Amino acid sequence: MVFLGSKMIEQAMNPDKTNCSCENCLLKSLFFTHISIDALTDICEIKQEREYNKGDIIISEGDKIKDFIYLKEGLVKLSKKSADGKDQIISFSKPFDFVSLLSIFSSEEYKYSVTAIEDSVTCNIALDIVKNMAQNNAMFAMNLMTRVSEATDHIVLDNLEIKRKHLRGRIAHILLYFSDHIYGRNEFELPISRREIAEYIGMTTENVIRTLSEFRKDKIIKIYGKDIEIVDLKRLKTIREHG
Amino acid sequence: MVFLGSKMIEQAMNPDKTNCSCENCLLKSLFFTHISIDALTDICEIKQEREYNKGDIIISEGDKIKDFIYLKEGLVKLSKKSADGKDQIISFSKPFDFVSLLSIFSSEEYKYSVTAIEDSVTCNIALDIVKNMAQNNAMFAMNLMTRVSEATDHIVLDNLEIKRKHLRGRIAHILLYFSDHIYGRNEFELPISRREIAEYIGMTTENVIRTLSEFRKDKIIKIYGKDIEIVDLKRLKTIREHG
DNA sequence: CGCGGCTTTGATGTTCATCAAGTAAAGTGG
DNA sequence: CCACTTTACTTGATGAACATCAAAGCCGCG
Repeated sequence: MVFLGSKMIEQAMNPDKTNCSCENCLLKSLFFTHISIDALTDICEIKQEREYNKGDIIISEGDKIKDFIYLKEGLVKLSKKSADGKDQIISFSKPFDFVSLLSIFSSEEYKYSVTAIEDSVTCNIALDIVKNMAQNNAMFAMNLMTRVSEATDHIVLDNLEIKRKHLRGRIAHILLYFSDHIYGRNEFELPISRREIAEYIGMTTENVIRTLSEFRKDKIIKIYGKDIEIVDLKRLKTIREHG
Repeated sequence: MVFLGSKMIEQAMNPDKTNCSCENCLLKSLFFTHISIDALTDICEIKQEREYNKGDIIISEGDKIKDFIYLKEGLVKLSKKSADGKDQIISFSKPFDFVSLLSIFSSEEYKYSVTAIEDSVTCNIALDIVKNMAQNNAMFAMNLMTRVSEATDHIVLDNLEIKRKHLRGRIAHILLYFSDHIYGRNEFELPISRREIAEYIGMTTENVIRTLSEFRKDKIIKIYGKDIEIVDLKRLKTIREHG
């Protein structure tokens, strides 16, 4: 079933529902392939979109899991408060990565918090409905499983990468992560504070700052507050690999 | 549908198949709840059991994923070779935790290696068959998803715990992990080498040894080669929490 | 019996956290 | 809008935590 073809069929069959905003949502590529047209239009009416400003908390650790939440626009961080009260950042997610995926099939409550680090929009669907869909539509369930698996794979692999590096390598890693994976360009505004970088790579804020300053002195990057420009990409990549 | 009830029905309907070893396999509690009796007996004939000695490699990083592999007996480690050729241990799995779960729905090849650290037995079923079952039986797929989600949750949470601790806390963590979670008693034979502990907690072999020696001198543990006895449980737990 | 891998301890230097102190930026209440 | 408070950022100095290097004993195995 080809994507474009499906859309054309749907439009032909439901001409009066083509203005449902789900039509243009990229989420559709996940759902639609194995969901009937009627089911999709149902979802379209049930789903709720929510807007968050940078800094807003989307999910708090311990919240009951009621909705299946998908990130439509923006950028978020997953974090957890450790026993001694300090925050640890687990990962960052952009659209197409799921948000409420860890835990949702294994727990009643969220084990992590999710916070918008850029203005974001989520699409929320009652979890019961999604679970029902999964129970009645195995292809949909398989798709979901693949997504969950991909997302957690990334988290595990990324953590391993960070674990084996020293301070400088970790800083290079996160700079290149934002540059390559999130923004796709050499200069960008860091969406997080120095402290949050520290919480992610497991070092202190002071040493994050010191290392950024070193990179600046060594003319590897330029820093204007939160704005970062990678000047010497090659060297930064060398540092990422070999400290 | 109650477990015992199902079994009785099955025995009544298929009296000639009751000696299939799957009858007594704990794997059944996962499959059987939502799998028809005929399907179960089919699986019973298709599945392959494989035995491994301590040290044997069960899965090599990069292997094509052909089978769905479940750990029936024993203990294994998941590990990955980093870019600089060093091994990093991701987690340990005992029966009821899946083995081939990470990656199997998101990749063609294993991204991790799996090695027996105690004599182990796996139950292997062709992945195609399991995927077919998942596609045709959404409840089964949901069950699978829950298991995958639980297992990866543990890995992520455990890694966070380790990350926030210092050397002594990490050693205490892994000793208590084996004591509480794996063996359920205060004295046990360490199934892994000092180097492997280092590969798991992300420190050097020498410092692992030094810390174990310190714990011995402080009369927190007793060491006879690979045999460990936890003498001062309370203090070890304090070290785990507060370094 | 000799080789390689695992274990152990000590000495040394590097990396990193902590403490301290100050500046800049951003939010808050009158 | 300004004084005030808080939070983020920055740098330096110091000591603690950890890696590295070196050397030697131990054990299993071909």
